[in-house]
Amino acid sequence: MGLKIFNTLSRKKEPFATEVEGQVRMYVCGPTVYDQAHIGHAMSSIVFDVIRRYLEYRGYQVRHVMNYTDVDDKIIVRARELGQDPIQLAQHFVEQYDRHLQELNILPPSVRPRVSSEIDGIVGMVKGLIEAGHAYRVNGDVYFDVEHDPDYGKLSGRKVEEMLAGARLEIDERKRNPADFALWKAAKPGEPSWDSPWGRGRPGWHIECSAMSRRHLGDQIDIHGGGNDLIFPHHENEIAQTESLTGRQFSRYWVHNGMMQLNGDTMSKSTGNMLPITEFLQQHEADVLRLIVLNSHYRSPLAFSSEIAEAAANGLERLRSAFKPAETSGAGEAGPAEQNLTEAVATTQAEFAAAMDDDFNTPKALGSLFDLVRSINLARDGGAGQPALQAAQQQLRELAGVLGLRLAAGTVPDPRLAALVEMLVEIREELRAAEQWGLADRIRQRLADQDILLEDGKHGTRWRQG
RNA sequence: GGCGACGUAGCCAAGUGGUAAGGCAGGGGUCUGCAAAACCCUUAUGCGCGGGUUCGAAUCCCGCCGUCGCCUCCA
Repeated sequence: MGLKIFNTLSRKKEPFATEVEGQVRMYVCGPTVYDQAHIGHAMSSIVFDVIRRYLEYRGYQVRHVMNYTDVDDKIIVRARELGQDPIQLAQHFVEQYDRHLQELNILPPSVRPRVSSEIDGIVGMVKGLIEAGHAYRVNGDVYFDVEHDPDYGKLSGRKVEEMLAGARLEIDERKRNPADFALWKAAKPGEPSWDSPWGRGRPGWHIECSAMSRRHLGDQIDIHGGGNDLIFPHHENEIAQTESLTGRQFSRYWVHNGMMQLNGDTMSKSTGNMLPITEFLQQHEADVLRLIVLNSHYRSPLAFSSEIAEAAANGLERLRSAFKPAETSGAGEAGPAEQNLTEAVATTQAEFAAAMDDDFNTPKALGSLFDLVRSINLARDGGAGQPALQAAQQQLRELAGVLGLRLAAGTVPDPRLAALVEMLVEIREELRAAEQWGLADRIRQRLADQDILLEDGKHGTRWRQG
């Protein structure tokens, strides 16, 4: 049983085979940095982080490139509105997104290239396309000639002729074909621009990813990813450019995540229908967003709501419930409780891998984790000892880690707070011993009001922050 | 108009021919001084609707209804 991945190119699940044995080269389209990122961007980054983590778990060495588009019409417009320098504005949001990656427990991509520092590679590629006859110059602009690419449309399933009929945008008379797209745009006054053989200008949107992918990963890569809104025209055009130039298949697998929706509509920076990552993280911990993403398949659309956030927060608590220590103080006897647990650990591992092997079926993989949680809690209640329990907990922690869940306690308690709570717990123990229930319950209630929850067990009282 | 998805319990969601995972919420119980937590039981004779194929369909085919995405910047 090997790993299978749904390839947008074939619209089928295909067995995963990399070009170079044991190595994965993965390029994922990152955000255009003209505004703060929303949880839809986070979803995409989380999805590909999980893919990367699982590939690494399976023993692949992964080189992961994620780009920042820091030269773009929208950035220029926004910068003008704010009276700022476009490159500096972009820099600000790049830094913010880098922080988000960290907060969301996303492994840092191996490389995070930006358009503004890759101009030479882009110019070189455009030059190559012109020389090979795939692109043509119109004044200071350069366009890709789709008629020169017999395969054009293979990713999105479109045909050049059909697109003409449905074309809603104004046709630029200077293009040979309305579907032709800009590789290089002549500079306008006040815009960032660079020298090129065609005069000063800046890259078109699609060429950057072709050039950066090629520079950092080579002519052929294993996985190219992004949101499914990028299939057309962005990824279609990337394929056209790269393959016209190299004569080789660009990416072996095209992987696209579904869109996150808010209020019944796709999140979009331009329409303002969005929930910024910053805002989400003010209300929830990062694992909550990750659990929301993991709970539905990455290719499906995901409708965000406060209800699912609450459900995910509660689900997280359940996962954490498995990490409570044994009820018995000794090593415990290898009774039926421990034996069942040992079996559960083995089946969980197998089920988890089988689910993930099937096009990263994270909802199913999560199911196996929840099953293990039940087994652990059951074994604890059944008197399993600490060593057996810890082995199972270790398994759970490892597999949750493959999904990027930290499962750490929500917040690290402040030592002074901990000392105070423990003092109150101690006093309350004495009150309980003296059957002073009224006072004991009052302490518990007042602490609960501060989100400090007391749980009286057989072997003393535990507390945690809610 | 063109292309493509999707519609599974109160909610989220897996399942693509063999008789409905998992989570959240709800109900009952065990434990507990009472709680909480944990555990046990419970909540879809049915998977948008109507036909068809099959020994057998949520899963395949046809039609209908509904929701959404892309076709234009978008993760």
